[in-house]
Amino acid sequence: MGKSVRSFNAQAFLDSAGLSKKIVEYQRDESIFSQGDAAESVMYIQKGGVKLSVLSKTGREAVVAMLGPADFFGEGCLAGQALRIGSASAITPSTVLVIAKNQMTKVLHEQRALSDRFIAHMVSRNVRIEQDLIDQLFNSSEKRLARALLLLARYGKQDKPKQVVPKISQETLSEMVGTTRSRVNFFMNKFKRLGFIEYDGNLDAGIQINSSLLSVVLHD
Amino acid sequence: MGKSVRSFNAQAFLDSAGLSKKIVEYQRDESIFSQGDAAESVMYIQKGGVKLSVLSKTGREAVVAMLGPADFFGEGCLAGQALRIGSASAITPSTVLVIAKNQMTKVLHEQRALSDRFIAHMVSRNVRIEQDLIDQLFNSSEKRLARALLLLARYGKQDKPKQVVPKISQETLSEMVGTTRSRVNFFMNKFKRLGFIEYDGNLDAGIQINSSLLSVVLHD
DNA sequence: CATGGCCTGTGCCATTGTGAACAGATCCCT
DNA sequence: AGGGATCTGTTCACAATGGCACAGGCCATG
Repeated sequence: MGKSVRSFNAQAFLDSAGLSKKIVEYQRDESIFSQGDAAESVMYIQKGGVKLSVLSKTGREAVVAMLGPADFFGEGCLAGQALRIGSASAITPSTVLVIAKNQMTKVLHEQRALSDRFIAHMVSRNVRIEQDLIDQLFNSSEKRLARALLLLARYGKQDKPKQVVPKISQETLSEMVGTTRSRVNFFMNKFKRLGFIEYDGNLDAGIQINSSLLSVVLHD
Repeated sequence: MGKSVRSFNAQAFLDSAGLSKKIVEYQRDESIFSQGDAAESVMYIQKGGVKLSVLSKTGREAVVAMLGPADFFGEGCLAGQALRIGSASAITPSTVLVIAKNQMTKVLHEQRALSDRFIAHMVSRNVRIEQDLIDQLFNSSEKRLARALLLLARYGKQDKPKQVVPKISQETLSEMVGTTRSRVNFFMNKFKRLGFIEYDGNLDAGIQINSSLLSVVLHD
């Protein structure tokens, strides 16, 4: 999270290491890889946003993470995963650095800075996923939705009295929170009625999150 | 997961690096660190088993992970966590290697093997926690309990037709699964009635898990 | 302009889960 | 032996959630 991390440039390290690097551009909603694909590379987000999701046997979808610039994903292949256990798709136009699995392990040895960056990423993602798990274990879907909205708002911009979540369907929200759309709808209207959030029917303009929404999460 | 990982000896690397290492022995149920403590070191399990849990505001407990030999924990401090966000306690007599935070980062640079091992650990734990999260998002508490039992059985011994879960209270199971004890009890008896598991009132002798329990998890 | 696709708003009911209480069994300690 | 602590077995009323169906608005497309 320090400045050294922020100024890291994975591209430069791959260049200097003389590796076959590959940069791919994705459009909004374009698939990056799908559940079941062969897992042969680690990806690094240079620009944009990426959604990681998983499909259940019954066709339900769950969103496991929303990632942004300087995040890695697809690292499961380093732990012996032959196939991708989930899907990744761009949520905004994105440019992604693709690093072949065997080259990644080599670079992790040769480039201390990339190694550091990668470890930092893994540790903090671990923390984040653990928090998501705890959230599921402890909280009701109402609080989980409130938390998801607050996190999404921070994801957009910082330090504004009233933050805005770009544009996201209730369907996607339900997949992130782990509940149904009708339930999300119910709570969204409740939050709106209580003044915690503001938006109009069409969510294209985004959702305005008021800091008072925090009370939902904090309340016992 | 390969042999190189199995044969890794963190102790040796810390010795050769000339670091102030510390080995601590814990008894069964003894606390290793508590939620809110200052987070200044990473731990490495040499022998035994460790439970990671979190307390909610309301006093409820959730078990986030059960770890064994060659697992790291407490690594959150590497991502800037000043305080422990959960508690760790020994579930069997354990010996734990304590590595100060700043020394850990140094060793990660100097000792390639430890760096490899640590990265492998982080990646596979990430995968595991992600699966726990997905489990929560998709499955009912009945399936989650079945899955938890199957994982615990593998944790004990491998490749036996009938595996045994050491000894664990229904209370702890409910904390792992994220539900209430009465619910766990209900399903345990159901599983017993259907021949998926076997045990007698006193769980001291452990729970025998039959492979047929898998059908619970697999069934739509 | 008509149609279909996609999204939100809403109501309803069966299912699942919670929380709390109480009984019985076992074990430990005095 | 008695008391207390701990754990499982069981029940019950009530709250939370899931699943589903349908209406209405908006929009792109032909």
